[in-house]
Amino acid sequence: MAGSITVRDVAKAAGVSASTVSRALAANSVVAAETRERIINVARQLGYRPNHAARGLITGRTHNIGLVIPDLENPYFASVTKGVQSRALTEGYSVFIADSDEDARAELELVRKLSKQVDGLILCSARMSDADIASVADDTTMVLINREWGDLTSVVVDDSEIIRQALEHLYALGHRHIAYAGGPSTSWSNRKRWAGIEAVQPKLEGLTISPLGSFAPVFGGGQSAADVAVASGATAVLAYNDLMGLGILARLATRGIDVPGDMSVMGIDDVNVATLVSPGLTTVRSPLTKIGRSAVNALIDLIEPTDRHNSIEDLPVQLVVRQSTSVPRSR
Amino acid sequence: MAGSITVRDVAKAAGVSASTVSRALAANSVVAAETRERIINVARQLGYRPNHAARGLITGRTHNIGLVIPDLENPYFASVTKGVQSRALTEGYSVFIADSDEDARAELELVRKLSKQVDGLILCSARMSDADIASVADDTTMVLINREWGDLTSVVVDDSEIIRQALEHLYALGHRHIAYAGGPSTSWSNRKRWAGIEAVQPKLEGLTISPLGSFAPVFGGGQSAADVAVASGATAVLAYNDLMGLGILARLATRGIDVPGDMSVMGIDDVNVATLVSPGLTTVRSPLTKIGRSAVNALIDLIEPTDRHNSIEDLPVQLVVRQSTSVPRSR
DNA sequence: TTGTATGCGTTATCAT
DNA sequence: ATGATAACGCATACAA
Repeated sequence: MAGSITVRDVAKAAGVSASTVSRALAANSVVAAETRERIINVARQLGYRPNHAARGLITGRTHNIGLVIPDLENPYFASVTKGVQSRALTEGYSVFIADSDEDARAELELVRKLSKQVDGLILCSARMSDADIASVADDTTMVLINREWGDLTSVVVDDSEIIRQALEHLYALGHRHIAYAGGPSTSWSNRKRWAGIEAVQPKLEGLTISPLGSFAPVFGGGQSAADVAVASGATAVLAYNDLMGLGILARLATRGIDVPGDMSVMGIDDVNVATLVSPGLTTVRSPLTKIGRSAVNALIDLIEPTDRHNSIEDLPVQLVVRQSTSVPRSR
Repeated sequence: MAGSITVRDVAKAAGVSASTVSRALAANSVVAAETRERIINVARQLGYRPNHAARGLITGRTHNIGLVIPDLENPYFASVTKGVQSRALTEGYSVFIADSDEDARAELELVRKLSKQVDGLILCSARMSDADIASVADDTTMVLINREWGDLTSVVVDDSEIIRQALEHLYALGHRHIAYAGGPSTSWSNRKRWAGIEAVQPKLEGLTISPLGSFAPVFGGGQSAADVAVASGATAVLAYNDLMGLGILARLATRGIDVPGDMSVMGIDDVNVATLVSPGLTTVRSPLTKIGRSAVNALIDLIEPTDRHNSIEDLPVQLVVRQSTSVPRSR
């Protein structure tokens, strides 16, 4: 801040002009090898650090991206964020983070605020309406995670595949009555997952699905769902996500209901905390940090259209069997 | 990006000069009420958004701050980050986030990279050496969390108070032999906590403390520590942090050792996941998001010295008793 | 009260 | 290969 060394300082010290310094420090420009070396040395010696903001003013590229997420304390988003940050770094981008606290209005404000200081935006699990997305979409280059809209670039996991693996696992164990503890009805992912259930269920002979309703996609929501699941008479319950699954486990433990003996429990995502509990939560893993990295790749493809396009990475999901599921107890 | 409306566009549309627009949009400047209103309307209509970077170039203030943390997936740092982000937002600042992945060298690089695009930096649980901190300290205004160095502003919890509450809780339950599963020996907080133990132990008549050594401050570290704790013969074990505490719980469960019957277990911090397990982990709560908010307050006091100084907030720690501690089983 | 001119640090253009 | 100059979008000193 205080001791700001500028190109001019370097230029003066090296006995050249400012533009030569600029060129010497830009890798692809034409400068005599000897002068370049001298300039680089002087720059290092003076501790010169380019001012990104000033550079962005003229190049039109800030080398900053923004990430808007609903809740940093949710381990799902923390992992995605980690992936975004890590990939952005290696690509030479810094990342603004904005936590909307699950609030659609706040989200929109954050997007507007950030849009002017970044080259592009990543919206993760956007809570805002389609109309709002539309209104910001042509103003800003952006990539969506866990949501699709128009022809915007999206990074999504295959929800129907997740559901298929989950239900087939339980079905193979012998469960014929499975409860589904849904997430928020407004959630794009929840709708996709429910659609997946409706698609898979007919293919599994004699399988009954009991939708338990919509719950907050967090620990507390799972606690609520647990009682409804028990009342439904199902022998297994699939939760919208792992946090709900953990809530179900906790509530069942409190009620003295044995897992997996009396009830099998599955989550979705495989967030890091799913391994911390016992019994461990059986779940379907999504490549969380890879989702973040893919989103960055996609965004950079949009920002720098000259580069070769990274082929769209696939995002494999994978069943992870732990101790919370087993064959149903015969009665 | 594409449809960039500038002050000049607004000026032209409103029939005034660019500087008048600039003044009209700055709250404290002198402009005729009528013209101001007109300009503001035009600006809104055109969807004008000021370019922060350009403004920062001339004012010297970017209204951006940076946060450097060791690991976003660690719930402790996620909570602190949430606090930082939230407070920064209400103060009109955007925040750059940088995850060093626990690497001191990466951390230094991130600090250097960010320092030019922000008004100030918050370093959380800095892994870098004192010398490195010194080297960046006069280059950048910054605030430290969980670390003290020279006369830099620091936000720290009272580690000795944490230890006091933890040990007195176990002592009151009747434990006279307590094991301490330490964090990394290089960790500033770990040193403070150990110092706290050495200070408190003499005051508790007949209390023996067994230091178990240094472990990675995560789940796996706790798993390792558990076996050593059992071998030590202690009736209770205090972990450096909650993640280690959870690892200890899991390992003891695997070995069939009853908690709290055979062994009481305590963590430190009360990260969100501590409530997700059963038995619940007894711990000493730190106000994590408040730590983040306090750091932002302190940083802004440094950046805007004109404003009234926010009095230094105190950061109360508080024992949270759950099911992982109880009286030692008499033998 | 408003307009003109200048500069923030950098890169791009056009000379040389 | 290098230097002079202009321009990015904005805020401010100064003039009117």
